[in-house]
Amino acid sequence: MAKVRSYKLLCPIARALDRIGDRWTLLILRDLHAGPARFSDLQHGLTGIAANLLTDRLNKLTADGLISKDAGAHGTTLYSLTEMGRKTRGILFDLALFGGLFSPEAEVVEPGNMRTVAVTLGTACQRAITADINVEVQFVINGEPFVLVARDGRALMQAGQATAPDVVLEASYAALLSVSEGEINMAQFARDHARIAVNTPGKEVELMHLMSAAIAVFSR
Amino acid sequence: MAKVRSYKLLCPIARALDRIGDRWTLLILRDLHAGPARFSDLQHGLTGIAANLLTDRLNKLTADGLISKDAGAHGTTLYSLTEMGRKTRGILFDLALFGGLFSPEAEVVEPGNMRTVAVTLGTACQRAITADINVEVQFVINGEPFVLVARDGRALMQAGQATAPDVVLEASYAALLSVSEGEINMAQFARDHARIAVNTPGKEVELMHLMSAAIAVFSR
DNA sequence: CGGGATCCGTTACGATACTG
DNA sequence: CAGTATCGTAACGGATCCCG
Repeated sequence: MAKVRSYKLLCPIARALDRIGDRWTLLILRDLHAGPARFSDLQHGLTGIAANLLTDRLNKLTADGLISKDAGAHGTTLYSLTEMGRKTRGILFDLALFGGLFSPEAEVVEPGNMRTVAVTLGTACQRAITADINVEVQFVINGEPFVLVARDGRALMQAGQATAPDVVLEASYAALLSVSEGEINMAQFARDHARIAVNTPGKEVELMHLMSAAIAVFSR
Repeated sequence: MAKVRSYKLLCPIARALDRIGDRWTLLILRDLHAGPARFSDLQHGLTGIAANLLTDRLNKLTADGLISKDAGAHGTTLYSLTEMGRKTRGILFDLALFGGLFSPEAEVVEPGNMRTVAVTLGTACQRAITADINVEVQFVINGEPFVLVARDGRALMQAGQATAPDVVLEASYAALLSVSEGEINMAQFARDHARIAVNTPGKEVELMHLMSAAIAVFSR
């Protein structure tokens, strides 16, 4: 593990940046907020970060107690956020709100996987949810599955297949960004940019309520 | 201006980091949240960042529309946040909350100036203030003056001298950090770690209420 | 094939010195 | 005071190779 370049200031902002301020570090945490991931999941999601850098960052994050390294299914290794690591969610969401204010540059490219939506859409739902919402949704974003569980006034979005989703919503990442950044509204999104299958009739209304409230979080 | 190592990803978090993710950039913004500053103010507050790096960062922040460069008093140059730049306050405050969770390492040093308190304490007051608070406070932190104006349900803390402060509170930066990170409580702080002069009797009570509420923001 | 380690050219950082 | 110029060093990025 490299890293000697630290601010070493008493200021709490500098102390935070000494942990998560390095290049790539916040994007690694971003992807891990979608749930445990393997080395190569992360490498793809970060559009080809150099392997040695990913190794360095994972080691440093582990040493600082923000992530943990566990044994996965078939002899694989899984990286997960610790409780301390999960506390970065608010920072990442604020960054997403801020970054959404800038129009994308010319040469930007979509990330190698869609795990970023778990932080942006998931956190927005978490902040917008009310106690009367109870719905389990299977999202499919650019072909990748995510499951949103919203109940008891709490919402969590993770990568993976739902077991018994009330609603299945399929859309592109670009369309999702358009609606979150206010370029199209929720009705347009649902009508023209998403494929929605309803397994539990009525639940699609709850989802639309939740998503509308979530979208409103972005513009306040 | 040096060329930038940019992620060029569509993800809004990456777009934010392309603007403010470089080393030193967030600390420069931190200091500017205390009000306009000269080149050398910033250089001192950042404990001796290399001058060429500070130049690079200021140029990039200007090009991205986060700060502006204006003529100051005696032929000096002043850097200030633009409206877009001020939107980073929430990010910086979240970083401060997160960084406060880690105990300082052995060799940490106090920053070269105290402008960091304008983000941490000022934002906490902003989030905690209620409509019944109306007080102007002269803070003196490690000998540096800051003025907090709290009225109409809003609070703003800036570097500089107050014109007619209701209360003057003098304390060390270390003591302020101790209370914000929960090591001592507000009563202990006021009694043992601060020198308080009251110009408008009764206003010190309002200040204590505001600060207690602000401190509570740190631990939720 | 997943999970790295090692090597090496390139780029940014950091310190010092110097200038308008 | 507000930068510019130079230069050694450390980190990044890409590629290749290794090992279970």
